[in-house]
Amino acid sequence: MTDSPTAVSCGNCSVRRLCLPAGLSAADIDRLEQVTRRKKIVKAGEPLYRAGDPFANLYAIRSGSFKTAVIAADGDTQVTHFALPGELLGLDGYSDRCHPSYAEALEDSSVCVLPFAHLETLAQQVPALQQQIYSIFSEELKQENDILMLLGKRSADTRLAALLINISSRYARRGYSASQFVLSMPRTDIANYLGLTAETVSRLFSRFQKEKLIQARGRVVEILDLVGLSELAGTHCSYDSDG
Amino acid sequence: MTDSPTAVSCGNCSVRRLCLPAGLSAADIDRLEQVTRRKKIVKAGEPLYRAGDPFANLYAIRSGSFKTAVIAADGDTQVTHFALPGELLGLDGYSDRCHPSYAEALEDSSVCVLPFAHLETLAQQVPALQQQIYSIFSEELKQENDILMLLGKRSADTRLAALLINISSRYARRGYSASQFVLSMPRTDIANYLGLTAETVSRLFSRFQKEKLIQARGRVVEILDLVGLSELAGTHCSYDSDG
DNA sequence: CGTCACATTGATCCAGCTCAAAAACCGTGG
DNA sequence: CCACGGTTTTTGAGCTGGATCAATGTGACG
Repeated sequence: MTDSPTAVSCGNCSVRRLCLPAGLSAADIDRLEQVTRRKKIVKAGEPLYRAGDPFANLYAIRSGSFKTAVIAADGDTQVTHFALPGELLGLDGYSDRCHPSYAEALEDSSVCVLPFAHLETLAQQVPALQQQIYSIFSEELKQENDILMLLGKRSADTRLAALLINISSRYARRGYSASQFVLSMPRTDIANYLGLTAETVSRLFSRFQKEKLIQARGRVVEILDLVGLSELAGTHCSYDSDG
Repeated sequence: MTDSPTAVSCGNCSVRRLCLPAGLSAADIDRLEQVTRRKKIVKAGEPLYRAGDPFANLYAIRSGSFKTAVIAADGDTQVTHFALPGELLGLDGYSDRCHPSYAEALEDSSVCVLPFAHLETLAQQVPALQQQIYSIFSEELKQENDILMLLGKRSADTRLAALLINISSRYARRGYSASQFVLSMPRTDIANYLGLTAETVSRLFSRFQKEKLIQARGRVVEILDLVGLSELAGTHCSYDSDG
């Protein structure tokens, strides 16, 4: 975990349309850059923050990917989110001034460190930024609803199909291929996230291949039949059009 | 759904310590009351808003209770939350200017209607209000994590025990008995929320009674053995200390 | 080229689902 | 006050999707 000296600005960041700067004027982005100056590199497997850490910053993912998870008192963990560039981590720590979950890099990644107190002050002066923060909070709540539907009601194959489509569409929004991508997380994390076991997930990958829905070699996935996969994922529209 | 003429102010509202006014000065509460003037009565079974409705207001529950749920395209629904007095409904509609979920009264209830545009403007001027809004968003995200843990990993009995303890502690925070309360929702809603079937929930109620953990007669529940129930609910601390 | 973590595959088991039917509860009207 | 019809809840019997346990395969890296 080192601070990078590279001065990369929001104005030319590749994910600015998905991140805090979205909807801000050039002048406001200039002001936002006062808050987003500090960068941080997190290596694969390293934590960005741990459960219980004091809340001071939000983190905007610049590159790479993370998982977030909560830990029960018995040590059992639940993966709650896979986060891609442009997404904000740490919002759930605000109310208690303490991170209730932990975030871990799934691959070598870099983030902008956003001191929340500073961001808060700026948002007070820049309504568009305020709105963008609300928007991100709200979006996250909306996504959680869809995951609840997945975990509460859907069969194993539907869950995995929904996840694949979700990740595919999120890569697409970031300018990458929607049909070919590398899952940066191990099967165990996918299984945990979906409320399944790694064995079940593995069997589903095999089955999806037999059914020519996908082509997978380890973590490299190619979607062969998006329509078929979407049908399997069900009517899960809001989930696959998410951001 | 009628507008009540009764002028009830935040300053003497019974749930002011749990709701938006929390942490605000008397002067700021006066200003907040400009936003919270309109009240609305919702009868049991009636919707407060439906999925797809344009987002214009948040709703603060004054009395009664609600369930919120999302509907998949195939009509399948997932109950996502049971909301009690002092809680805010509708936050997930901000980003799309459209409610992605619906909220329905579980009993005759009343809410404050908060025009969000107005609230937003005021929050821009009152930092303490701004912070309270962040806090509520953040708290909600944190709670969702706990529900994900429940749905992803926990057995049926653990889920129900966790829900009972959660509801008990929420009533307690509102000044009601923690050991005796009326569940305002039918078994089917409990089951749906917990990712179970109504039959399973009913069997668990019977079993919990046989094991002297609770005493239940229909929807009236008395917790006989809080320690035992908590152990069953597991190490699910953050969930049972929630608000 | 050996090691170690990750992934796949197979065999068996069981928690919770499904289907079915009976019982309790609630409002309504006679 | 009781009878009636609809809804909610309980209980029973059997089935099944996904878990568990166990073994084998694979690929990255020192």
